[in-house]
Formats: sequence, structure tokens, C-alpha cells
Amino acid sequence: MSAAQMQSLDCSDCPIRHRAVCSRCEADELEALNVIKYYRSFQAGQPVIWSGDQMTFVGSVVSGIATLTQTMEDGRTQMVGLLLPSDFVGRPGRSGAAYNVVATTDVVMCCFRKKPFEELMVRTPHIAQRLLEMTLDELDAAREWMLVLGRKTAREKIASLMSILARRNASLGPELGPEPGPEEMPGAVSFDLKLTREAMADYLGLTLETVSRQITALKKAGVIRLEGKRHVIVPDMRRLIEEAGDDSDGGLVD
Amino acid sequence: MSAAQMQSLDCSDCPIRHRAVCSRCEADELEALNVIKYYRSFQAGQPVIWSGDQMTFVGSVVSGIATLTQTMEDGRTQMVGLLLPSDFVGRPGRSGAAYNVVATTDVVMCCFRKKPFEELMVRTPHIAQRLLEMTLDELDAAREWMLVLGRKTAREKIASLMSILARRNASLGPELGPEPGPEEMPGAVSFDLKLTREAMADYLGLTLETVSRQITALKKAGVIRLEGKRHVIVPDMRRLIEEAGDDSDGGLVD
DNA sequence: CGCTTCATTGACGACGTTCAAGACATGTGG
DNA sequence: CCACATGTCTTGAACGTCGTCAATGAAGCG
Repeated sequence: MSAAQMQSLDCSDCPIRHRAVCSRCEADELEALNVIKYYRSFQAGQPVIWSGDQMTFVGSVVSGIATLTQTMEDGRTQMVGLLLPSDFVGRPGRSGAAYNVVATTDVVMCCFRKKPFEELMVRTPHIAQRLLEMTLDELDAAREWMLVLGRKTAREKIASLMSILARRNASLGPELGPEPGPEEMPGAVSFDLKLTREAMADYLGLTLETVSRQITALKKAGVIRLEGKRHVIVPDMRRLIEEAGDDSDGGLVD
Repeated sequence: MSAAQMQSLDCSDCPIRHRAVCSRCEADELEALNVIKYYRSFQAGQPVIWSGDQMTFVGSVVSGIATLTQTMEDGRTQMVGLLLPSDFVGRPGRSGAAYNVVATTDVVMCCFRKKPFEELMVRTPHIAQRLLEMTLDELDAAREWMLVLGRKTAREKIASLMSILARRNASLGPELGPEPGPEEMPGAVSFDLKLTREAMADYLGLTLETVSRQITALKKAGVIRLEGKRHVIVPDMRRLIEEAGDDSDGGLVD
């Protein structure tokens, strides 16, 4: 779906209607958002925002995947966020971007002009409440990630990433995830790996060579299977979670 | 200041009045908070909350330092948050704690009974707004930290930690930070290191031996000086920031 | 077909961990 | 006052994981 095609869509038909920052909004609130919103497309590989730039908008990822990265002067880079559909980009109350946002696949964003959005947020608790909830979720994810970065081995890191992607992919619902292939066991999970080895390395604080080696190792151990380079089949999620070093099943605390 | 001593204090005299979750509140809002609040002390080394436990309260650190940690079954632990005065503990809308919170020094907390606090938050945008702001700040800090964990060398990690502690210590204001000693240069920064080597290791994803070695190395290089084991003097902040691998001066993006 | 991009594999070495011993400070009991 | 235990920190030596450098392979595209 391109930005042009989206433009004609009503919010109530939006694929991320029930998960995005607007999910709590009533009809009149959606209408208020509608007047300050516009859609924008980004091609795979294109930057969405560059660290330090002025931000003229905030918004939601409607489709595609984008990455949030930080870079040191000498080029070392660390991914600090993985933006899937419904995730929010930008920080109200701050004018400059703190991170690089890059479209990893083709991306469509639902953008709100920043100033009007901030004003609207003050008047619309439903938006602020949802944004708080989403920010708290992101903070939890960031903290889980810190354990991965700080304490896990390369192999556990790869298993953790696979586990996260499998879970998030599943939670998008069958219509957004890939169809289960014919040869997959019931209970098996599979997903498309939409990141390059380098992007995975930046996610996990590894080199791309180590990523490649550990993927091969997990494949040889039968923890995952690959179809092509980018489609992953997990025959047994519990096994994968074990390899990730996570004790509990990773179910969310409530 | 003990919990008992705090109990008699009015919110307007509270040392964290202008930074905590209540900082935006008007007099009547403070009064509403006041009826659901109570103070509680924790001795150094004592747990405040254990991961998985039911949370009966949320609240602010009034004085002292606490740590937020995650632990794997085999004992590997990663610190995911360092709680200084005015920082908020607990997540509204969730009943179980996701992390271990441990008092590193003696700690006094201003606690709010969780249920009433959540109800109050719905009616009081000033609280929700401030909480959103604080959560966004924490998310930024977590992301900075991810770069440290994923991409920096042991030496850079230590320098980064020192740099963060020096900065946060300074921002607490002179009355909360230690007095500048007699022999310190103007422009020099100094602070008390209120973490053990092991806590620093858990913060940085290192072993305590590596922490010890790198501190010695920075000392020998003249980047820092030590008075005893726990008081750090930074003769030249720029030098320290260079060692941390941070290009810009670490000033906040606005 | 050559070119580019992405991924795999191997050899080697550095950095940080592991294991172990010892230093130093503080507190306790004989 | 000294002997001894305990907790924190430092230092050394050996090891291993992961990073670095380099060659090769596989897939897509003009």
C-alpha cells in the first residue's frame, strides 16, 4: 500500500487503527487528528529522519520496518529500536531528532505535523494515555534488550532475536504475518527475516561475521531451519527460548 | 532523613518537589496525592521489590540510590536502571513487578498506594503528563546505555559510567552533591561513587575484575583520580568524555 | 556477462573472562 | 591488643569467545 493509496482511506479502515497512538480515540478525536495528518512513503534503505535534524512531524509506522540507530564518530553503530507497524516515531516536546531512523523495507508512515499534534495532545487525554502506555512498553523492551546486550553470548543473542521476531510476528496476526508453509508442523512458527546480517549485528552488538556463524550453528543444531537466506522456520519454540537463555516462556508480566 | 522524619513534612518542603512525578501539580492536586502517600525507608542492601511480586505501591525515590536489575537463571545479572532521587518506581497499569529493585544506599521512598494512584492519574493530566515526560527521558537514557553495552570497549564503558555519574551528580545541585574538596581545580568535577565494583560491572555488562583493571588504567592515565576507593575526582571533563568515545559534549538534544 | 550487494567460511589475534592469590579495611571475640 | 573472619578491591596468568582481515560464494540486475 503506497502513501497515495492510503491518502483516500478513512482512519476506521486503517490497518493499525487498534494498536497505534490513536487506538483509544473516539470519532471526533480521530477527525481532529485527520486534519493534521498526511501519509508519506519511504523506499527501502532511505533515511526517514537523521539524528540532529529538526523534526517537523511525529507519526506512526503503517507498514514496513524501520530501524532506530545511534552511531559513534568512528562508525560503530548500535540499533536502539526496531519499528514495526503501529510503532510511534518522534518525541513530543523535543525539536531535534536524537537518533537515525532508516526504512529497512519500503515504509509508509502516518505523519502528524508536530506543533499541532502537541497542542492536540494537551487537549486529548486519550492520545496522551496511549502514548504513555506505548512508551512504557518500549522502555520494557529496551530493558530486556539491555540484558541481551550486556550478558548474553553470541549464540544466545541470535536465539533471543529470533525469539523476539517470531513472537512479534505472530502477534501481528495471521493476516500480516506470512502464511504457514505446507511443510510446517502444527505448532511450528515461521517468519520472514527482514533484516540483513549487518542490521542483526547492529541490533545485537556483534559483527556480521559472528551473526552468520551463529545462525549456521543454530541451523546445524536443528534449532532453526532456513528457506533461502531470509525465511526462518522454528520447529520448536521452547527449544529456541531455551537457547536464548530465557527461563520463563517470555510471557508478558501483567 | 528517615521515613519517620519525612512523614511530618509538607510536600512543598519535599527535596524532590520540583523534579518528581508530582512536579507539575497544583496545591489541590498535591493534597489529593498527599492522602494516598506514605513514606518508607529501606536499608542499604535491602530489596524494595522483587521481580514477579505483586506491587501494592508506586512511588518516588526521595533520597538514596536504588538499582533496577534483571537476572538470568544461572545468576548472570544486568542492571537496567539506576534510580536516583526523584526517579519513579513502578508501572501504572501492571500488577506484577518486572524487575528487582534493590536499595544500594539507605533509601527513603515516597509511596502511593497503587490503585488510588492510577485512579488519580486518570483525573489529573498534570501527573500523567509529567510521567510521560519522565518515561521518555528514561527511554532515552536506556537507549544511550544500549550503545554503551553493545559497542563500547571496557575502558570506554568505565569512562561512560563516570561521565554519567559526574553529570547526574552535578545536576542534583550543590546541596545534594558532595562539597568540592579543598584541593580541586576550578572546573574540576568530583563525586562519590556509591556503587560497588560489582554493581558497576552489572551496570556495564563486565566482570568486576575488568572494572577494577580499567579504573586502575584510567587512574594511571590521569583521566581520573581516586580518594579512597569511592571518591572520584575528574580533573578535566572533556578528557573523560573523549575517553568515553562520545563525540559531542553529551549535552541534551532539545 | 560483469558489477554490486549480501552472506559464508577460514585463520589469527586481541580483549575480556575465569580462576586464583593476596592486599586492605572493618568488625568481633578471646 | 591481637587473632581471625568478612567484605571489598586489586593483581596475575591462562584461556576462550568474538572481532579482524581476507577469500570465496550466491543472488539480483544492468
